[in-house]
Amino acid sequence: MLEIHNSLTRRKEVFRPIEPGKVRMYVCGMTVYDYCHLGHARALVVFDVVARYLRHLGYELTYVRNITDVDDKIIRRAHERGVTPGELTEEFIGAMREDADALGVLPPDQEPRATEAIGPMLDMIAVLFEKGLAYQGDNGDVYYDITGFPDYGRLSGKRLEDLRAGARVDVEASKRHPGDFVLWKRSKPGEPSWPSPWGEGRPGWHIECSAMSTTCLGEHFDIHGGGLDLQFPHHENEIAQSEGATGHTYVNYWMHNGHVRVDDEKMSKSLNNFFTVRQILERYRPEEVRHFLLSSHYRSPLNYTVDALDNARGAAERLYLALRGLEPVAPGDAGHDFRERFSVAMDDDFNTPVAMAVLFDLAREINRCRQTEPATVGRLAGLLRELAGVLGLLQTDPEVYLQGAESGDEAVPGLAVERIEALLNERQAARKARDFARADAIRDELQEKGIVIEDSAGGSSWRKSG
RNA sequence: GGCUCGGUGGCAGAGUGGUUAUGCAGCGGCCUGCAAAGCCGUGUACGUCGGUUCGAUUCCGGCCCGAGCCUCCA
Repeated sequence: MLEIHNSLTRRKEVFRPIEPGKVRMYVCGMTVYDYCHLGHARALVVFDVVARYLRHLGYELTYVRNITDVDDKIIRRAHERGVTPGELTEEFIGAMREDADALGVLPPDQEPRATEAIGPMLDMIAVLFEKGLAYQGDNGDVYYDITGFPDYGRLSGKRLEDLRAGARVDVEASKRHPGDFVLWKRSKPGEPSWPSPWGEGRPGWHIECSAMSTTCLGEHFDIHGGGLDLQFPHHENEIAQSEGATGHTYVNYWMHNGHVRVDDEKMSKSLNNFFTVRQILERYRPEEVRHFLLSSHYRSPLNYTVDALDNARGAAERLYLALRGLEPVAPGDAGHDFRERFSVAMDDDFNTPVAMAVLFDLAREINRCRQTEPATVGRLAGLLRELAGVLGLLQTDPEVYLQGAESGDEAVPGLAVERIEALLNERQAARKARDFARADAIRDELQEKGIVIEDSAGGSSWRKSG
């Protein structure tokens, strides 16, 4: 029985979809004006695992993740670079897809762009005017009147009085309440704009998600996700807009993933302490990054350190070593207790650290059974691959993963796979002739180049050292 | 200042009112020509001070420390 921590109630709740067997989930994607950093990667991977597990449970899932492709920062960045906003967003949408692919993140079912949903946004703003929840300020911008929505602050646990106390000094004079937010922004000359009853302009950020989610999933859907930093004000404002417009519940379960930290501070653009996915993938393999991202619970903060990534490297290697040389087959009921433990962990608000612990226990069981129970070991291997697949792990051929190269490639710079195989053969011959000095010399030589040799009853194998 | 969430063994990171997390690192053993991998065994861990309890790391309260949100942010 799946339980999800709901940010709205701040409690773990049994998951009950609106329509039996079907789940509709919306996750806030990126504003595309730069490369993804590790924080974005976490959100991507976390909700990828949520999606995979919901499907694993047999739900028919519709997963929507939007793209914000009109925004102040996009306009500014495009201007700096001397390109159009469209050219800029096209570039970074491509980069985001490359990063997501690299990390094994499956594409969402729908990926709406803000600029393609202007109509529904205008419709919703018009409804908000009808309901008396929107007004146009002296500067021409259209605002949402949060005092007209009694539930405002429920998601984030904030009260209007608190907001006023903490509001910034330079409150826009056109706003009636400092917490009011823009629904429609008057455009300046040269900026992207669309016609509207309130003048040429562009949408506020929050109305984008209300409109896109409703267009794709309807006025009421199951799960809405995003980074913890979006809880307030973004998601709070989405609720105000959508429920203000429809008069009924917008979302049943709100999920927020914790931040990635660097030196115990949030990784962010403004602190300039971020590492892009690209930078990290220069040093670590995608699956290692995934191990790292799933090694702590999705709601906890996750500290980025070299040690943590190195740790993930060892963890990934251990699982692949357990699978090495085996023929995974359909598990049947083999290892059903591992399957059960895995489900219990994932049912508990997607507890991936525990789920991964089950994977390691299963790996140990496989290693134990290799000699004693050859009949079941293939089925256990199949089970390990299947369960790991729910986390998006262990889907590469073990030999390919461990060697990091296929025939024809260079395993490490200047050392072709074929050359390694030849040296391995030579060493085998030397060992057979009990010329251990020669055998060890070859092993040392390869070791120096980052290739580890392992002897077993069946012969020798090689892999790249971590 | 307001609201929220944390402080677990060398590191990372789960969890629990009394009993093994797990990974990496360490130590001892087995295996091995020697290694590696693997297996077995192994570590006075739960911020601090009180309270509740037969018993608390786990529940409650104070304190100390850290983080997040209150402004664009995954």
